Amino acid sequence: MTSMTIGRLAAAAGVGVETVRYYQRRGLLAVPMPTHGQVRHYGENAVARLRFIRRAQQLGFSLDEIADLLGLDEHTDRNAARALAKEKLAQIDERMAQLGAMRSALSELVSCCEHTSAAQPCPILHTLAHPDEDQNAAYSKSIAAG
Amino acid sequence: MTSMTIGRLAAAAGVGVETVRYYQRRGLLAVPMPTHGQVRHYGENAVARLRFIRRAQQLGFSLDEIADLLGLDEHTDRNAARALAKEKLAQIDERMAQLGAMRSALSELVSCCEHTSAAQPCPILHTLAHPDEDQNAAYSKSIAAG
DNA sequence: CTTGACTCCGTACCTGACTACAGACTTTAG
DNA sequence: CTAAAGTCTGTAGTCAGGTACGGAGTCAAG
Repeated sequence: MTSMTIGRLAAAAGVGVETVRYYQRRGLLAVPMPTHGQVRHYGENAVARLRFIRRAQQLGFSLDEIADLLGLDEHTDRNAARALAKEKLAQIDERMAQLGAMRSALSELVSCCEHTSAAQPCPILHTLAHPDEDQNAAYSKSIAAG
Repeated sequence: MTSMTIGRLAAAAGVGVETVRYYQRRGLLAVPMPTHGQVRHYGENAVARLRFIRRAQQLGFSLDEIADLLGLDEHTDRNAARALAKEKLAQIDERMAQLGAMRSALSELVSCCEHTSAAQPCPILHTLAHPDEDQNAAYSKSIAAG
C-alpha cells in the first residue's frame, strides 16, 4: 500500500496542494488521521478520487454536483447518475445555444462592417448605440431568438 | 430635455440602481454634478449608454472590453471596433468547441449507460472512476480532442 | 545539528458582475 | 407638517473555484 503526504498526492493527481486542501474543506475528499506525528498520509484511493473530480470537471460538472456524483454507487445508482448527466447535457445545450446566438449576431455585424463603405459609421458601434434605426435587422433578430 | 434621477434612469434602462452606481465606479458612466441640491440628474444620453452596455454584454463582451468599445468613435475607429469584435468571435468559437467536446463525451457516456445491461456497473460513474479500463474509447477520445 | 523542504491551520485575497446595507439627507405625496 | 420613498456615500457580501500567505511545527539529507 503506497502512502504519501499531501504534496505527493497533489503531484500524483496533477493539482496543487492548496487545491487538495480546498477539496477537503468542500467535503470532496476525506482528511485522514495523522499517522504517528502530525503529518497526514494518503493512499491510492485519494489519488483516484482527485482524478475523478478533475474528469468530472472536464465534463462540465460543478464541485457541488461532483459531491453528489461521488456519493453514488456504480451498481445501485445508475438511474441517478444518468439523470445528473442528462441534466448537465441539457445545460450544455442551452449554453451552446446562447453562444450560437451571440456568434451569429456578432459575425453579422462584423461582415456588415467589412462590406459597407468607409464613409458610413461603423455598423458595430452604431448598432450597439442605436439598435432602433435598424437597417440590418439581423442583429435584433438573432438577439431576440437567443 | 428629459431629466431623471438615478432610479428613473435605472428603470428606463432596465437595470438596478446599484448596477448604475457600479458602472459609474467602473468608469463606464459619468457621474453628473448635482443640480441645485444633492441629487444628481441624468439625460437620455445616459439611458443610451446603459443600453449600449447591456447590448454589448449580450454579445459576450466583458465590462472592461465595453469600456474600450465606449471609447471608440463610429467614424474614425472602425478598424479597432472590428478587431475587438473578431477577437470576441474567436473566443466564442473556442468556448463552443470546448462545450462541444464536453457534450460529445457526456452524451457518449449517457447512451452507453442506456444500452448496457443493468448487471454492469454504471458506465458514467465507472469511467469517471477508472478511465484506464477503457472499453469505450469515445470518452477519452473526445476529451483528448478538447 | 542545521538547513531547507515540507506540512498544518487559519485566514485573506483573486476575478467579474453585481447586490446589500447602514446611516444621513432630500424630496414628494397626502 | 409628516411620513414614506428616494438618493447619497462608503463599505461589505455574494458566487465558484481556487490561490496566497503567515507562523509554527516536522521531517530528511548532508
